[in-house]
Amino acid sequence: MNTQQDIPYLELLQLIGLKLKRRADESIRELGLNAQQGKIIEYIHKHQEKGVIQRDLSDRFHARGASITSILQGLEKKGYIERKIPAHNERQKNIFVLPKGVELIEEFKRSFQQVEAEIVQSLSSDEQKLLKELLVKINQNF
Amino acid sequence: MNTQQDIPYLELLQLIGLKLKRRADESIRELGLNAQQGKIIEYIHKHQEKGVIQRDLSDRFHARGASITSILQGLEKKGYIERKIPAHNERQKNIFVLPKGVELIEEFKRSFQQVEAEIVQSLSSDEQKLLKELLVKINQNF
DNA sequence: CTTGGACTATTAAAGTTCTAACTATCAATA
DNA sequence: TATTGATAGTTAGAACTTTAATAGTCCAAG
Repeated sequence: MNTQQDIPYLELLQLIGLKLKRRADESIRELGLNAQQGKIIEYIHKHQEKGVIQRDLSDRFHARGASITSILQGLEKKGYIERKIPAHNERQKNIFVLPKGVELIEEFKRSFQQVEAEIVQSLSSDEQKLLKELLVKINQNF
Repeated sequence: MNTQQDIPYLELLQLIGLKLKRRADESIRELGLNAQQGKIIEYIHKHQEKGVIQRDLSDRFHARGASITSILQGLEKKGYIERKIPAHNERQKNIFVLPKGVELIEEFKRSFQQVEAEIVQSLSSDEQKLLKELLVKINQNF
């Protein structure tokens, strides 16, 4: 008995993360993108007024600079975003979502909320609140 | 205020999972392997008496069959494991850890325990217990 | 028995992310 | 203003995972 309780945090968190990734990827696959790409388009759109540069994405999504370059090149080639070098700083590239990308954002949100609900469906609302507090604490201090 | 509390579970779990993967990979990089490979060697060693087949690994680690084939081919080439077709079922391949792999297992365990401790360092022991209960519940029902 | 469906594993090709090395620009300071 | 260290992004190549198609084996129903 009690076997599941012996699975280390490392594995529990990774197993859940993996299942999550699959579920999220699947939920927007019909749009021709994966969850990471969807999340990135969402993020750019939300922050583009203030100016999003690739470095921001690298920090936010914990991906290497080279990975972000590659992802954005892909999204640019498919016509979802554009990158413009701002006048005041030629090192940077400001990123904007193009209409073809904006169209998809509501669909992303719906899909991700759906997955979100499924994750915690087996917890009471008190447990859900508690879980989020604990995860936030871990994420801040780790 | 309260901004972190608004991050969805989907992202919290994935961010934590990502950091975790980095930390674990780093902790055994000097051995020339990554965390996934380490976990797999550990798992094979623990269960090889009962007979581990590739399908088991695919289930346990939530990876596609093709990924497991590829990982095992790598570990076999490096001399950490061997695969033998059992007499009673020529479809399967039983997997065993070779001495060169067994040598590393204690080191893996030490490293993973270290990472494990770091994850939850900011939680009280009551909170740790609670967190594990909630994660197990999610992992079972999701 | 034998045949069809399920099961186990592999290959090839595509996609993703990483590391390492690099270019270019910015900004502080001496 | 010349130098130098930090910052932003790119490229090439390696490592890993995935999808889709395939081959071989097992087993149960007819």
